[in-house]
Amino acid sequence: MTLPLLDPETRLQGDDHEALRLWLRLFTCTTMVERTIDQVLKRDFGSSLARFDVLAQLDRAPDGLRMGELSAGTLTTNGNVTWLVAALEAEGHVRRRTAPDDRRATIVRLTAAGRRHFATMARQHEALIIELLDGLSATERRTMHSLLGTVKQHLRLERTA
Amino acid sequence: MTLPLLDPETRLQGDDHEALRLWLRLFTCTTMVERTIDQVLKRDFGSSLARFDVLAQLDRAPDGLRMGELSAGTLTTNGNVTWLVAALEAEGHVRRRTAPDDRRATIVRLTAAGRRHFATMARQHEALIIELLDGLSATERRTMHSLLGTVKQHLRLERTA
DNA sequence: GCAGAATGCTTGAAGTTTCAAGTAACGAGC
DNA sequence: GCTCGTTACTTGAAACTTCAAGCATTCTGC
Repeated sequence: MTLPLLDPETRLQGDDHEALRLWLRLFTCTTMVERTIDQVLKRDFGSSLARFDVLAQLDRAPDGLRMGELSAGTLTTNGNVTWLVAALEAEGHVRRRTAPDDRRATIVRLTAAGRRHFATMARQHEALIIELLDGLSATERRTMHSLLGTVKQHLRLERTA
Repeated sequence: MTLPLLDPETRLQGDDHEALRLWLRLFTCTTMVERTIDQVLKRDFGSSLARFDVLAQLDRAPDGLRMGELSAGTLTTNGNVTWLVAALEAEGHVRRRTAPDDRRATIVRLTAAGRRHFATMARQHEALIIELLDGLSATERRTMHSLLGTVKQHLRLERTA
């Protein structure tokens, strides 16, 4: 798990607004975690975070999901979900069929093999995240979770404004 | 600035470890901010967050930086920095030349035009970030900054371990 | 029911990022 | 001063992502 040395924060100067510093640190931490996870998923399962994300959603939906629901849930575009699902289908993790009530829509669901595959990945994924975020105490994690909740809500408002 | 509806968090179930919830929320917030910034930079300047990052580093280094220093500072790979710098050079924002003391190394520095271009972007970039993180009070931002500092330090340890 | 708008998804092209392999230059030890 | 290992960067292929355009289907108001 050898990553390049990453620290964009070092380039900040004294007069920068503190919001900028916060953002840079947020970005750095998230990216470091994201890459680590992505690398481990690639190395151990030949998968990726984007794929994992799709599978994770499907795992929660026994009746499957429409493409639109999938792309709403992942932080990615419509076209990309089409691409990801096509790849996952080619690998046998997922199956697509036309929705019975709306022939424009496609329903995607996990195959049995896909479900098993996801379960294995999920275990390791969770262990890794717990390890990576272990620098914070449980209380600190709660605080952070709550602060991020505020941020998220504000971002949602900004977007519609 | 119309973004798709994004909320991967909704798929969490009750029994998930809270570290997982924290990570998901961290990821969501960061991605939302990242996309917003990237879109604004693209729309208003035909640029991108990755380019901005490179320019920001060079702006702090009057004597220029080596390619390696650049890729260490941005959260991206060596090869990508080559690509980004080549594009920036083609646009006249940046100039490359061989290091006098080590002919393997390349030194990149901003042109006068590049510096002006960056200054304009930086102003808008900062204003946008202040707006996006405005959901938190100054105290909360400080708390978050400090918590993320702990996370970052832990991640750095994890990586070398 | 029918025209036109809206919706759900796919497609293809272009852009971006990574990865692995390659080239050139440096440096330590003989 | 040669040789081997290392370092700095570039390159080309492949993976992935986005974007805009397109197609089929459904919905709405007449």
